[in-house]
Amino acid sequence: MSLQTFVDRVRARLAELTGLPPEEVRLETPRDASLGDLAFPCFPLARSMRQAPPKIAADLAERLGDLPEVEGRAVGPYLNFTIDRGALARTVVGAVLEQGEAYGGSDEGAGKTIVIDLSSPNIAKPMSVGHLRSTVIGAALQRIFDALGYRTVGINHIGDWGSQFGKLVAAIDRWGDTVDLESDPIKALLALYVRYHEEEANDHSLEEEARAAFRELESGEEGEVRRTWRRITELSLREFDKLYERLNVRFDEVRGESFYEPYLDSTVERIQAAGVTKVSEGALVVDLTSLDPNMPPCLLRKSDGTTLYATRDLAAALHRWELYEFHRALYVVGGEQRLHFRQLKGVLHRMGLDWESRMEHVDFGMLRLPEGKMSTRKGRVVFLDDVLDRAAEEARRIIAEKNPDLADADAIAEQVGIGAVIFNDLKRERIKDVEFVWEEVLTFEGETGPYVQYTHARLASILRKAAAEGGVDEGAADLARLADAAPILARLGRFPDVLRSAGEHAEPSEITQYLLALCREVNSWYAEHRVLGVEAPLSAARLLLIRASKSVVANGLRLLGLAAPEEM
RNA sequence: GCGCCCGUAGCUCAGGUGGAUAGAGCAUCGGAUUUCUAAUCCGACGGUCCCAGGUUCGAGUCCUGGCGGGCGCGCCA
Repeated sequence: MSLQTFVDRVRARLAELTGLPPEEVRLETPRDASLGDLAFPCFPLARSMRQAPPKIAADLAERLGDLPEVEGRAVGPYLNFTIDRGALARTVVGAVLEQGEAYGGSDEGAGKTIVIDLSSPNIAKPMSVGHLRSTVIGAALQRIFDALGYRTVGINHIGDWGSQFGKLVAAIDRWGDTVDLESDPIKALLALYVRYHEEEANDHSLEEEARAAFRELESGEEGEVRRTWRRITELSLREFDKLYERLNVRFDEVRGESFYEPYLDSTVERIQAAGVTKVSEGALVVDLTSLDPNMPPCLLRKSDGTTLYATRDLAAALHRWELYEFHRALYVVGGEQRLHFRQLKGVLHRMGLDWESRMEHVDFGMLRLPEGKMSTRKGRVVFLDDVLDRAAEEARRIIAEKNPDLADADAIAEQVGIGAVIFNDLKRERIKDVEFVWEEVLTFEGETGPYVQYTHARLASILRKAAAEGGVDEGAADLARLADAAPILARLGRFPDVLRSAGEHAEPSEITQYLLALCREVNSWYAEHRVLGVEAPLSAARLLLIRASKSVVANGLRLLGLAAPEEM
């Protein structure tokens, strides 16, 4: 039994009275909770019934008859319904506590696979805060779809291939002895890369060396170039893993672009066989103007014969379809690559592969610094591990100030600091551009991750205290007395809808926004009501409310990738 | 130039399939702690929903055209 039971009950009766098919009875939530739990606007009926909406609402209210546990009342042009407070509390608290960690989820995804392409950093470069977005959004989506019963495959499509590795190999060749590749490999590689770009301008022999190196890499030859490339990859992945561990992110597959290297020739052949390629200015391309006259062609092979990003992404898409026959394939990649994904889908479409419609570009806005777009090469960049370090440090400082006796203060500071960073990134609609402002990331008050974690810790604290005082007989709880918490109960009951919608839209911010609203209501209630030290039936009922609220807050935090500390 | 995305309070953002008085946080000002964590709560202040048309009983929401900002546009990824 869930909230939906009451909705269905109201809908069925209204369908009966109005003659509308049940699925066309539109029920909404009143703006003001005191008006009721459900609302039926009567405007659309005015034309066919040739009556004023308030009259229709009044008549319907009159003829409503007896609806178990639901009361209807006409208010102007609306027919509002209020669910009996005891029934609401029994239903919601029952479902939440019974299902525990599973509450909110469903089995809608049973038998379906969703492939998620996330994070995808480039090796040999430090991860900046810019990489946080894809990582954190993708990881949240994966957990959301897990909860909805899908089989999910999270793939980290590492950028470990392409002509820039020719440049890097050439740079190591020339100046590798001048840097320390062991102690801080990524910084050393970055220095080499920057130096390459500086000297390339004056010394054109560098360009040729880089091209030759990449050609050798693509040829598959097991030589010096490949050994160097492999070493770069290993050093980089080791550094990345430290960050992923802190962010609590794991992948089912880590497959760099290089993984698809053996598939490139057959991919190009397959596209050629489909008869959609042509040679243009020496390059092999797929023309896409038949799909959209404004769309530029997709390049498969450069005039020197090497492949491009798009070629490798096409190989990956074909490979993934063969492996998983996915229900959806999500690419959590910045919005600046919209054209690239339209082209990919366009090529597959022209090849007659209708499953391309299951591929979705989950695009997100760009992260920029107040000084402008980030640029690793220009040194205008904020590194991700610095952000995590400073956030944890700030959390530690606040704990020392507010809760100096806290056990495990360091571990909790890490949870809270990183929670602040992750939540901040998931807070707004993913399509919005974000300006990185230190002060905002390091704020733990208001609409922040720590605010939600703090709410959880306070609820946990009540439960601890109740247990310490000898426990409460929950069987004696009088749930009808939770009327003053009806908005919270209605909110808890809506969690499954929020989860479904967040999955459908691939939008984790629907969950952050939900949690903020829930915590606001819980904190407000908390300030005005006492759980312990009131009559037993009331106290027991409130304790159940606290347990249910804590459970849902914890579920939400877990889905987003945040810890839910019991104390902080 | 062409295409895509965004535009809501001083700032950062919410506003399911068009519906009731457009809501939060931050900032500013004023309050609340002998009792379950004040990383909290309560109140005040703050709005030409970018502009102009259109559709509709009804538009922040849908359509058209502007304006402003961002991103992208063949051998980078």
